[in-house]
Amino acid sequence: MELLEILGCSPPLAREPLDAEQAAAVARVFKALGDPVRLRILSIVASRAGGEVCVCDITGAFDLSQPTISHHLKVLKEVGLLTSERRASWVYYRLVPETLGELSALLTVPATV
Amino acid sequence: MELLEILGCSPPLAREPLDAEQAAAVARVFKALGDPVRLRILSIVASRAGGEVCVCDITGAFDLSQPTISHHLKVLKEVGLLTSERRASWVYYRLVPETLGELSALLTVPATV
DNA sequence: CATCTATATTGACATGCATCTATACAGCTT
DNA sequence: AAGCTGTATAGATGCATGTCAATATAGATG
Repeated sequence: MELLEILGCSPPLAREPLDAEQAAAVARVFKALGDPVRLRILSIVASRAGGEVCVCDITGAFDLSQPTISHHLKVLKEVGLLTSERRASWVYYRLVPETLGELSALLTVPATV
Repeated sequence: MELLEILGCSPPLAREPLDAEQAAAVARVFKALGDPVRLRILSIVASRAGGEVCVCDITGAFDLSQPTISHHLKVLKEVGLLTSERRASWVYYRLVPETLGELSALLTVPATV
């Protein structure tokens, strides 16, 4: 079962308890978000007007080695938060808004009426 | 600055890049969510009708030692996702819906019109 | 083809973390 | 007060992970 499917099938946390499989799948994504560098990378990509960001733009924003940034991009890609596309010498990363949306829905808490 | 304040002040990821301080604060919370056991604990508490759950109810739901559960509860409490209250011999945990709500808002992605 | 740039992979290292056992603490009950 | 139950803390251990330097790969260009 694909990760996005599991995310999509997982009820909001406040609706019913997650089973072990759902929890494992969701935790993978949150773990990816649980690093300040990855969060900043994600926000850089997510907020970029054109929708895509060249790796070189990201590397320049941090005081970290290029392999480290590359590693974080890989993690974000593996959990389905980003996709990448190579064009000529450059690789461009894009947000996968569906994944972020599923997570947001998962955390949605019912209005306390 | 309190964590919930930082969460509240942090723009949605898709609006503008997080600065280092915001990212660090937000990452702490996501890191807490990045463990399957903690996610399940959180969903058990969040979905409980009365709003509060006794530790003994949680411990029984896992095949883990009592100290391990206690550790996870502490982590969830430290990042502001849960609060606890002792009454007689038992300790009851409650969700802090504001924290979950802030996270949800943070991940909200604008509708792709 | 040789070389240069952009990005990814590998391997090493230090730190972090999930888990356990053993123990401490808090509050009840007798 | 003594003992019992529920929960937390301390300390130990093995594994995961963030980082780097070194190297590999992909594509462009001279």
